[in-house]
Amino acid sequence: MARPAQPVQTRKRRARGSITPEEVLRGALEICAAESVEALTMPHLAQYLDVGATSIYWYFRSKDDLLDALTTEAFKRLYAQMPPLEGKTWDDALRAYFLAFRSIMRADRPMRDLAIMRGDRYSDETTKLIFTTIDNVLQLMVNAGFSPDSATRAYFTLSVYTRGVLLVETQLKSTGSLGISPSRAGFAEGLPVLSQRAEPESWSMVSDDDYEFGLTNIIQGFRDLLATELRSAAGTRRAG
Amino acid sequence: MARPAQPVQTRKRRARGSITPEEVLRGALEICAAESVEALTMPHLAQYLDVGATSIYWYFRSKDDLLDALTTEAFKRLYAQMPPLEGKTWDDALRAYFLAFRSIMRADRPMRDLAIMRGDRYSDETTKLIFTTIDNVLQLMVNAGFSPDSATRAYFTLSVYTRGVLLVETQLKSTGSLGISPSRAGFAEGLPVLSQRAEPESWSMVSDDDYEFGLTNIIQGFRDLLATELRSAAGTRRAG
DNA sequence: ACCTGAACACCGTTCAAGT
DNA sequence: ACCTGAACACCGTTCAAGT
Repeated sequence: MARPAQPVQTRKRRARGSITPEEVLRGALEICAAESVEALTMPHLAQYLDVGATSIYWYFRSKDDLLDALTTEAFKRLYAQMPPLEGKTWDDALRAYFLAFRSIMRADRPMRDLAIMRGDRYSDETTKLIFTTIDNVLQLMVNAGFSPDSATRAYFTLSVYTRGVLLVETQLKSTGSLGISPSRAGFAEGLPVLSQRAEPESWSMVSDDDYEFGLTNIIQGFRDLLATELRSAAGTRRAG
Repeated sequence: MARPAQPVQTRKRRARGSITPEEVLRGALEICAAESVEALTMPHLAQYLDVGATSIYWYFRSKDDLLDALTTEAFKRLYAQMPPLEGKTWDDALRAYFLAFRSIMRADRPMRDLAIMRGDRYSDETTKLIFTTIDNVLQLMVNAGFSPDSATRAYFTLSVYTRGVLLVETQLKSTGSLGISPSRAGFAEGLPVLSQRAEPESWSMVSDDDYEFGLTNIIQGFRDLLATELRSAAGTRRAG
C-alpha cells in the first residue's frame, strides 16, 4: 500500500540552451495547422514541446508576441508563393493575383486564420513586404492609365472583398453550422427570387465559382473606370 | 479591533422572479455598447445586474446562448432601420441598401461586432428576416433583367465586400495600432506608386470615400453584366 | 421554481527559486 | 543565462444547497 509521495511522472528539467525560439515557433505552427489557432494555448504548446509551462515566456514576452511572430512568418510564406505578374495586362494581373491570394490562404489554415484575426497587426518587416508586392500590381495599373489613387483604391477593393470571402468561409468551417445553407433552404419558400435559385449552398459566396463571379465583375467595373479616367485625361489635355 | 467574521458586504439574495431574460439581455447589450463584446463576461454581467454570478444560467444555458440571443436582437434592429427601396432602380436600390447597411452597422457597435464575429450563427428567426429583406432587393434586379442566379451572386458580392470593410474597421479600432497607416507611410518611400498617394490613411478602405469607391465600381461592373445578360437573352429569343 | 456560492477545469502571466 | 513550478487573477460552467 506504500505509495511514493512524489508525483508518478515528473518531466526531466531541460538543459539550458535546449529551447530555441525557432523550435517554439515551429511547434506553435504545428498546433495551429493540426488543430486550430484557438487550440494554441501556452500550456498546450509547452506540453507539446515538452518544456515547462512558463519557459516559453523567456523567448516570447507574451502570447500576443508569439502570435505576432507567427503572423509575420505566415505573411512571408504567403508572398513567397505569390506568382510573378510581369508581362500581364493590368486586369489579368489583378485576376491572377487575387486568385492566387485566395488559393494560398485556403491551403494554409494558420495563415488564413491569423491573417483574418490579426489583419492589422503587421510587423515592420511584413509592412515592407506587403507594400513592395502591392506596388508591383499598382504599377501595371498606373501604366495602363489609372491614377495612383484609383489604382490603390481598386486594389484594396479587391483585397477587402477577398478577405471578406475568406472570413465567411472561416466562420462556416469553424462552427460547422452553415448560416445560410441547404438546411435553411426551406426559408426561401414563397420568396419570389430566392426560391428560384438552383444552388442554395452557394449563398455565402464561398465556392470557387462564387468568388470568381465577384472578382470578374469587380474588375469589369474597373475597366469602365479606366475608360472614364482616360477620357477625362484626354479632355483635360485638349482643354489645356 | 473586533471585526465581524462575515464579509463586509454581502449582496442580498434576490427574490425569485426578480430576474427576467429581457433584463439580462438589456444588461448584456449595455455592457457591449459601453465597453465591448469582449468585455461581456458572465461575472461582469452578473455584477452589473446585481445578481449571483451563476444565476444567468437559469435563463441562458451558456454564454453562447446569450450571444445568440444578442445577435438575433441586433439583426432585428438592423433590418428595422433599413430604408424602403420601392420605386428605385436596381442600381440606386443596391447603392442605398449597402450605404444604409454600413451606416447602421457603424452606429451600433454591438451589432457590428456580433455580425462580424458570429456572421453565420443565425437563428431561424434571423434567417427568415434576412431572406425576406434580400428577396426584395433581388426582385428589383430580376425585374431589370438579371437572372435569379446573377442577382443573388451580385447581392452577396456587395454583402461580402461591405462586411470586409466593417471587419477591417473593427480591427483597426480595437487595436488602436493601424496596420497600414500614416505611421507606416515611410515604408512607401521609393515605391513608384504608393509614394505618390496623397492620403496614406485611406489605405485600408475604411473611409466613407473609399467604401463608396468600391461600391460604385462594383455596381458598374454589374451594369455591364446586365447588358451582357440582356443581349444574350435577346440572342436566345432570336435563335429560338 | 428560482437564486446562490463553492468548486472545477481551464486561461495568460508573474515571480522567486532552482541550476 | 536559462528553465521551472507555485501562485494569482481571471474565465465559463456544474452542482448541491438554500429559499
